[in-house]
Amino acid sequence: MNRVRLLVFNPALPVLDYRLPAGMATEFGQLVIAPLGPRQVLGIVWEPERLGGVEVPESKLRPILEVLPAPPLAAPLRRLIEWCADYYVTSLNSVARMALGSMAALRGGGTATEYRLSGEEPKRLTPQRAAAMDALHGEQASIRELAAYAGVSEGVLRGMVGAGILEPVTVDLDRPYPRARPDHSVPDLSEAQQAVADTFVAAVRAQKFAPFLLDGVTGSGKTECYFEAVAEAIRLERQVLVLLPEIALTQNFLRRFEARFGVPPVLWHSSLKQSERRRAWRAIVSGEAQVVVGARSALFMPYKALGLIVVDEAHEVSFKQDDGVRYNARDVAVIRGRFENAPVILASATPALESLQLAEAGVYTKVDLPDRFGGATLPKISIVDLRKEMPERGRWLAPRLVAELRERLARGEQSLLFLNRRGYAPLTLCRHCGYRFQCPNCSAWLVEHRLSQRLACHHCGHETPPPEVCPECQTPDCMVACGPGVERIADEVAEILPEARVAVVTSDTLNSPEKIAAFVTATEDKLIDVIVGTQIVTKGYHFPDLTLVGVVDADLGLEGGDLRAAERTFQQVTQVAGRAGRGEKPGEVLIQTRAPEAEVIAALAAGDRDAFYAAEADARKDAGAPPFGRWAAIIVSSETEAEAREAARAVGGTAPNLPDVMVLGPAPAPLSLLRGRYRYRLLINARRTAKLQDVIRAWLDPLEFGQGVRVQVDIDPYSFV
DNA sequence: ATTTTGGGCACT
DNA sequence: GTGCCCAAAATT
Repeated sequence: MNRVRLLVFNPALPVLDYRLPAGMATEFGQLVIAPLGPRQVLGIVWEPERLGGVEVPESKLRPILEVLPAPPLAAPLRRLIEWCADYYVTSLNSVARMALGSMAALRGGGTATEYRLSGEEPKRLTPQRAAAMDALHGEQASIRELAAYAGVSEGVLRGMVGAGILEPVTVDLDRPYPRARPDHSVPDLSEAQQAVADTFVAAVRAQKFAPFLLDGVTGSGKTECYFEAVAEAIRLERQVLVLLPEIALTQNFLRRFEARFGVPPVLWHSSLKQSERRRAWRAIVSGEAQVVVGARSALFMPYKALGLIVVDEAHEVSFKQDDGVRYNARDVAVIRGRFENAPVILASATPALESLQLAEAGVYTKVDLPDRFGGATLPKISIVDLRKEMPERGRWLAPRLVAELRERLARGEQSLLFLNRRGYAPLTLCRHCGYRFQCPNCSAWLVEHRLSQRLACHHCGHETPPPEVCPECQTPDCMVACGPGVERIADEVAEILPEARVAVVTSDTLNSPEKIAAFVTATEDKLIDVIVGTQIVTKGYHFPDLTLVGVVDADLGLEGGDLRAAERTFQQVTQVAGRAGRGEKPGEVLIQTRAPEAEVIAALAAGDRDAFYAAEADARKDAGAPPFGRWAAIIVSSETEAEAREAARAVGGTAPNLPDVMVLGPAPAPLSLLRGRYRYRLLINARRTAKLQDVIRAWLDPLEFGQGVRVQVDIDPYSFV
């Protein structure tokens, strides 16, 4: 009897055994379709002994229906999935699902019909057609995707096809990607860069697991160094994965990649269109994709022959996924490298303390690039104490910063103001009754966005047009903005320097590759004098005439539910400061703060990185925080407040009592209402000696919860929210 | 997750 | 007995 054990993709289902009919062959990792009741499910053939589960009598076994014509998930990926499920205290099913990426990709081959604007002028131009034509410039996709993108119904687009405004294009779903050329344009590296590049190239050749921490100041040319390792992997026909923290960063990266290798890499991120996703997935599986550049989710793809993993801006918080499986792509990348026998490069100008500590302990090999490339010097940093140098009433920029801005404008140089707050103002209230505009789904204020004429929740996406009258007291025209957002700072600059050309740069305004490209070109062509931006502008950009960076509120990051608030402030300010003085002209940075005595701010002012890390290490040691101790969070949520509270209390009631584990809570989570769910949270602080995951599993497994209750475990949480 | 089963209960 | 609703069990 040929019995196979399946891992199916539904977390509610247990391990299922099936019979392999005569004449059908599988191996471990193969994707198969199996019957389940009246339905069919997708499963992965797995090593039975690794899944556990009970032997079901042979008479109950039904036959596998079909083996999908895709290569099996290789053993290293299966081991990675097991590792993640174990480490992050979650089900194998939910981790395995991330490796799938694209259901549609499983059925191979074929062509699809996509549509694009034909350029023909419509005889009848309805408002819907006009809107569609406006939105669909340069787009090509299926009718369904175009309809969703343009915000019109599919019927409108079909009508446009009939009228010849949209033309069909037949695309080969698996058409090959152009081949990257490792020697397309080999750069001149500095001596220091060459040494680093040689180290990486040797590691790629060795085809062994080797984790590196590439530590180099902003502008030191880290990318060029690891590109040499990428080139070597291409020569050896091994695949490369480059992880970037946000898709917004890829534009600049793609330009550099294309300049170096002659072609763009294969992209993988959540907003790929269905056909692109399928094409990329198949190229990744077949080994045809030489270099994949992607967000977190690219980490679980079934590469055929992975030979190098690069995590760029490895310190970035966004590598920590905060919904679904709460994994940290930076850490999982290292584990994947271990299973795949591939080197892993973590690149950063401001590494996480955890990474530095692992390097010090000899787990990672630390590789340094101490100087800026091409003789550019690091900018001069000074502090503006907002308690002494106060901005005018109702303003947010101190006189000294205003004076510097004015001087840059007079000299024809560019300035960047950094404030990590989207919109016009973080809180809006009624001047008459004090009513505060709050999100109906979250315990968060609605943020006024004047550019888009909306009140928006930054947590769930809820949006309303600003009301004419106060919802509470009916007073018309009563809204007062409290506090600054980037839009408000841009207004202030426009008032102070009316002749300056100001650009607001946030994820709202830079939400497509075209807009990013347009912004970069406009800045390079000196059509912009002052950039006001959120963290989206802190990385990746290189503007030679940008000589002033103003940090509008350095204390902002220190508030709120961030476990690593000080470190993140240090990283953000260092990164944004690194935008100044990248050309021949020296840069200057002004940091506005109300707490100049704080260790972070003092270290930033002194340009003393080591002092900051030393102080932060001491503070973490005292708090038992990573890397000296470990945190975990348990989040209990429900759509009803009482149910969430009761369930959380039940969890707290059976908390383990162990010498090396401390449990705090339950308490309402800082965002106690998020996307319509009430949330309670318990925090666990454990010594490094504790078997944290085992303790949590033993604690939670026996507990039973009602239908609407969700219990999530967050190992190594980043945010306390 | 989805489907099937079965118990409790009102109604005929 | 029948229909209906909802909770519990089964799905391999």
